[in-house]
Amino acid sequence: MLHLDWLEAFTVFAEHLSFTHAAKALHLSQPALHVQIGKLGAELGVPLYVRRGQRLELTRDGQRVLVFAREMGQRERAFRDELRVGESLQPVALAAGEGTFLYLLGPAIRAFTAAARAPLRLLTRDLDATLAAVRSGEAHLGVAPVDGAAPGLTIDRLTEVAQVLAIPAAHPLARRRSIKLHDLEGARLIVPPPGRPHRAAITAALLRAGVTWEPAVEATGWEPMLHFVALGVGIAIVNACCRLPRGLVARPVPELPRRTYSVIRRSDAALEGATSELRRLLLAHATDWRSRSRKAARARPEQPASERR
Amino acid sequence: MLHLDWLEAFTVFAEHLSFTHAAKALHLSQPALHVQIGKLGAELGVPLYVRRGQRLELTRDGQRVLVFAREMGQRERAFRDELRVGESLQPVALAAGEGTFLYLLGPAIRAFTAAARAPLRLLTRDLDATLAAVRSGEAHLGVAPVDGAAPGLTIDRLTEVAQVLAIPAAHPLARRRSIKLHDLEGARLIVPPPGRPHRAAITAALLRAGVTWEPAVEATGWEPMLHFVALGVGIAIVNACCRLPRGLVARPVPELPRRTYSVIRRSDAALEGATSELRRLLLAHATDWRSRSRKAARARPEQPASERR
DNA sequence: CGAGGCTATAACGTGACGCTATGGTCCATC
DNA sequence: GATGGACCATAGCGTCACGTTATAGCCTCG
Repeated sequence: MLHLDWLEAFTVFAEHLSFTHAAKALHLSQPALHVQIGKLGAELGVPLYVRRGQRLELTRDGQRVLVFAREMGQRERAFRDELRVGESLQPVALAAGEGTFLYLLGPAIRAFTAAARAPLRLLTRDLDATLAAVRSGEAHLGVAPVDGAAPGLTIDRLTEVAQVLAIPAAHPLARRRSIKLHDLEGARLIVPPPGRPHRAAITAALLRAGVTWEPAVEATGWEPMLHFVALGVGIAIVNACCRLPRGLVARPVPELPRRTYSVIRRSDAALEGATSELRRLLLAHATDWRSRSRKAARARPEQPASERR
Repeated sequence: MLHLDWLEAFTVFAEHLSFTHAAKALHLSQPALHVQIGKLGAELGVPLYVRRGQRLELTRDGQRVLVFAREMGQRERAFRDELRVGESLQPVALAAGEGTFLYLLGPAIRAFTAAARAPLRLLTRDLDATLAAVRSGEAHLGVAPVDGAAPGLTIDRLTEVAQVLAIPAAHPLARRRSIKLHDLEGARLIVPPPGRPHRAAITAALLRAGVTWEPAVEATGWEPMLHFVALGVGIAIVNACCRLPRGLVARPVPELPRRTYSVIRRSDAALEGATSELRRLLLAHATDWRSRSRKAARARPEQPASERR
């Protein structure tokens, strides 16, 4: 009674949250898609979406159906591959932030692609979107700095990354081996826009320490932030694992808490072959970045660079 | 393009290997089923069955499709349950021999049904059919005396069971603590029909020892065999774990190799929740039956009896 | 307040699917 | 070796489901 077409249609509908656009993507008329989604909901006996104003959004059940639909679609495609070429060619999707890919996951990703059991699909997302991608089944695995437990997700600790202050080598603070928060009094900082987790962490820590500061530039992502530091616009607090542009130095800021990066996955998802392999490699290649040391940086010189296309 | 109906139809077709009968079971006309199977094969690009004489049999690809079809159907039903009642009510299927259920798996099965996470479906099969049921996805797990590796199957050692001679208490051999093979010279044995593994093992062992014997009755299953021993028709070599009828005694036969019972599962099958739980319980409740001791028998008196309906 | 964009329903045509009927093939039985 | 039976496979036909275009209803923004 259930049609796989309905599930397929529902996944792309859920990605667009629009009948009109999803229908175009499916090369189908909008009414046709509408009735397919309607039949799917009727068959399952639950409403799949609700109208909130002019926007559509998935119901809780709709999100479950989305996970199920993605799973069924992947299983079908994987099986067709197995039938034809003997093994699945379906990509395993890994979601993480851009910086995470650049500085943390290089060796693991290289090892996985070298084994080449299956294509790897990298989804560059911010923290919330990474969690959402894993939860909705868009990504099989995610890597992100999560603390505490997330409902429905299983998290495996990967590594801890200390926070450092990135400054020009000529900057007065560069003479110190270690930075205290009150050293930043009055500093012009390059920070992410309000609402981003890193911005929130910096704001909270400096507020607790009673340090006043001002934003120099708001930039998203470690690379742009460091770029502006190199331009002399200001200084920035970044992950210890970031690769610094020429002329910049990093000094640890021990008062800032280390961020714990973890591999996350859906608790109820079966760990299928290639996904399990990727998770294994991610955990196996984990290296701690408690503090940035030249030795560590020299030991794997092309690690971050290898991720640049 | 793939219809779940086709997969559903294919599973019952594969169980009947007959369009006529499968169509009846599906409340469908024979031609309708025929074209469904035809479309499934055409869509996948592989022939699903071949005619061997008047019998139909699945091709290798057809067997793979059967596994896939069963998996998809189970996943769909499980999801509908999860959507409606919050957790899967789909049964987990366990295949084993009748004697295995009676004497080996009682506590584990009781523990699983007590937890009652999902219904348990017991499939009583002989050795080959147990392996086939697991391989084809009809059963999620199997328990059987397998030695060595089976391709595509993962086996986890469960327990070892010694062989004993079951005889009336008044029998001359009952005065011995232990039986040697040459004690059986000229004996009238109750054995399974030719071709069954137990028959083969007995025949081979006695042949190697140069012992001549004659079959008294051919009976299938430990219970019938012991029944005939109780009737005085002959004596029998049975598993040490068998529960003996009143008036019979068992004496170990050390020269016969112990049989190793294992939990078997498809290597490429994901260990989903309830199946994993059942496997855990099976392994946790494993007890060795190296030799039949009264202490062990008294320690769990209703274990075999609990499995009788 | 009107235009634009989107959802939802209506009306209609085509194609897919199931049914009955029947030919073809293999095997059992005599 | 012939005959009947069981069953697979195909043909022809009718019905229903699905997709299309047309259009009404609704929300939002200029």
